[in-house]
Amino acid sequence: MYNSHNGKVPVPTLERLATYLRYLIDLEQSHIETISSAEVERQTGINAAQFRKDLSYFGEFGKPGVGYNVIDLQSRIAHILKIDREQRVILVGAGNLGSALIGYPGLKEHRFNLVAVFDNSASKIGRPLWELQIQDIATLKEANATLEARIAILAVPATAAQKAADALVEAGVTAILNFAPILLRVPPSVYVRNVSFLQELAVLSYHLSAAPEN
Amino acid sequence: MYNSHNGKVPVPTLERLATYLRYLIDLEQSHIETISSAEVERQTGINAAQFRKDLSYFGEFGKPGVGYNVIDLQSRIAHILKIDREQRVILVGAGNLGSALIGYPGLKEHRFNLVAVFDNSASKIGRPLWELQIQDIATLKEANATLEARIAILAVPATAAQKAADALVEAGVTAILNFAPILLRVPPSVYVRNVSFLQELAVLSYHLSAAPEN
DNA sequence: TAGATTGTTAATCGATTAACAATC
DNA sequence: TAGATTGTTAATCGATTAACAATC
Repeated sequence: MYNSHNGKVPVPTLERLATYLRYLIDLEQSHIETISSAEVERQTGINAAQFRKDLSYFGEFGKPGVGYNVIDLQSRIAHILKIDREQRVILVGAGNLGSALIGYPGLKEHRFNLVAVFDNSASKIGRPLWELQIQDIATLKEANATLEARIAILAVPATAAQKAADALVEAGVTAILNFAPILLRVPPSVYVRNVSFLQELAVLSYHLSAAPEN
Repeated sequence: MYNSHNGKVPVPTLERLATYLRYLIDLEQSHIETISSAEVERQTGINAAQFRKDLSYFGEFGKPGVGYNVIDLQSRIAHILKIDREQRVILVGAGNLGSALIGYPGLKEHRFNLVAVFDNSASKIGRPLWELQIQDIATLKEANATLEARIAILAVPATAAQKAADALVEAGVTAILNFAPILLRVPPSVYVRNVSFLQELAVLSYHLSAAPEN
């Protein structure tokens, strides 16, 4: 049904889809019923043709001469991204970053449900983290047999990341958001996205104009 | 001197440069003196020709038949990214995410020096956050007149982001790492990178294979 | 109908990768 | 010298954008 074209949707398209969705939610709350691709460009900075092309991978969404129905488009994008239903997520690594991510307010709104936190540190296991209790990473597979989360957030130090990833794969996780600055070796059936805070800062740093040499 | 070719370096090249740097630091600590582009590919997953091409934007770095000197390449990449010197960074938004970022251990190692934290919440201003004290965002311009930070991390709610960005620009910041899911309108001289946790999760979610419909 | 805006094709642009002469 | 590996050119691949016929 979706993506009738070929099968391969560019990743940048998927990223933009998430952006469109965010703006559509705002528009709905402003009781705006219809939007044109030109207006999307004004709001998101993404080229109008790009927007229409992105949608074209998945079907037809608008009416020529009219535009797109905000609520309809919103729900169809949510469906494409599979966030029109609850997605269970587990977190590995209960350090600063992990704790911050678990408290991220947008999570629930987007129906990502953080169902368990794991760590390998004896001093953390058993402690509460928000409304969850930190579990021993050794029990990950067992715990996920019932939880059946398919998405994991990996927020452990680089040295522990590969072992943790192996455990996640073993536990049936098929999508990993990796915050460790290391190449994870996983089976091809497992999808990994890497997020690197330092990489982002380095790119910013490069763009500083006049280099203050000291 | 650097980037003698044309002037425009692709952003993906800059991102990979940061990745290479990370691995080079590891290699140095393992007392490995020389590395070939083929070995870089094995370690980072980045194509060897890509690696050589990336470097070619900035000059010549290796010896044919030999490879690259780890320490030399490391310091030259650090110089290109301007992280061979201290970079002062200010944080706006002392919520969960901001607090986590400030505690990120790799920051100091990469010579990013977080010199001040600002927030607009009366309940937070004056409180300590790690070794810093949270300051009133109203004093940002004044404070940065002496700090002279050019890089800022923006970790406030979407509704507050544009105003905060305006204040940052006004205070002389020229590079912003934006965690708010909103298009910031800034002068062309200001470089913005957007990081969206939810966007990352949405792309992961899309790639889940058999959609568990309920 | 006239005006607006879509969906899609074709053109452009840019990034990745393969190939190889140059060189250590 | 022979073998290895670079730097760079050329070929490929993929993504963005402009243009426009189709359509509301």
